[in-house]
Amino acid sequence: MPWPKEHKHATRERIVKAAAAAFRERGVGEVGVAEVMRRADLTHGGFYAHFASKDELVAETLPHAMERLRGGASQDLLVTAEAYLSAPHMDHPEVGCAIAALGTELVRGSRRVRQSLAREIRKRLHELRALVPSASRERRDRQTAGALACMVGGLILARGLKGPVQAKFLADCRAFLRDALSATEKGN
Amino acid sequence: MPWPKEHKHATRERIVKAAAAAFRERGVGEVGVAEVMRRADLTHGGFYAHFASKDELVAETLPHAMERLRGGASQDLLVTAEAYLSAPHMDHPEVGCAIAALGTELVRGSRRVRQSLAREIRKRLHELRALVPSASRERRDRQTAGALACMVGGLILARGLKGPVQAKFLADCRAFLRDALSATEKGN
DNA sequence: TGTACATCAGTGAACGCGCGTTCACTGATGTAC
DNA sequence: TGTACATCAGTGAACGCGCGTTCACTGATGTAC
Repeated sequence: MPWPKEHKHATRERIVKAAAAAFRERGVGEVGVAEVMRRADLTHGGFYAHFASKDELVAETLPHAMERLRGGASQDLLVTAEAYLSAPHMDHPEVGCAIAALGTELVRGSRRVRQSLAREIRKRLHELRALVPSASRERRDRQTAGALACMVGGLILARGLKGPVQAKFLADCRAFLRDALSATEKGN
Repeated sequence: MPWPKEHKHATRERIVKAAAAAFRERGVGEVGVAEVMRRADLTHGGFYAHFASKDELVAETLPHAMERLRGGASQDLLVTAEAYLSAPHMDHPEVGCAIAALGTELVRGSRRVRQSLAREIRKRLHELRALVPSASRERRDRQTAGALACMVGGLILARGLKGPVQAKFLADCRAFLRDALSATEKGN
């Protein structure tokens, strides 16, 4: 084997990393293979030595783009949600949650992309579920689903607003979750 | 004026209507001017007699695509949210909320598109706010923002899932909102 | 009432461009001797 | 230790295609007389 055995794998990871940032920043449809390769300091012809298609890259990029969300691994759901619904996350989609950056595009993607998306959503739900303090199974499911929905929707909506209302809206979403997640358990 | 004075306006509306469905169904980037015009029973060359650019069409389509959301005009926020977070809405983006269908694409659109988007979000917040039962200004803001975030995020995430978990996730989001919106007012 | 006309909504072919993908090649590398 | 070689990661030009946009035109229409 004429090349260091890890060389190709490292290059492939460089492409995925470049794609993860580029896609989240400008959208899957708006970013071409050529731009991804340019960002990875490669020429675009070499792309197909690593991936069978752009589609395969998108599907593979998704897990990478979800790996470490801003705020890192908190032990508390509310703390995690508040880091998610923050101005830095709103202003920097390129290092943030891929679902909030690309969700509505990915939903319409190929079978492969949609499979990857579904897996990532389930994984994220599972992670958040572990942060919900002990309660009935039903209540944990609700809190997890509701919190993630509020996080993703809140960030997308905040990015769609302009000026001071952006920060106000984010703060309202955080306050809503603070109330909702700390509310004492109720009937049924 | 050789043509009925309302004729051109009617044609323009037909184009907007066709675009509203096509964009929500398959995405702004994936649907070309030619397809929109075909859906409106016109040839694509005629498009520019009505719009200066595809971009202008997108911006104009947004308000139309938000006009009447499924469930119609309810008097209750929870009822509205439950109609929004429903299987029919999930399965039929082409007649549903444009933000849930196109949100992450629109956020990266032109100035004109983003202005239109921001206006529609503020309008939607204003509509929902009127449904929140009397409470402190702060609490109304929170409930409105949190509910809309949960609705939009919940629908996008549900569409990203597959099989039985879709319906379960939607039900969890509805239950979460039921709890959160009916919770008694608490300190600060 | 009938006809010639001006208007302009809509047609359809064409344009340049950037996309995803292919492929013949180059040249840096580790190995064999 | 030094050199010839096989490998294959990466290069760069080319491809067909569909996009948004343009434009010379056609032909249905209401008006003037």
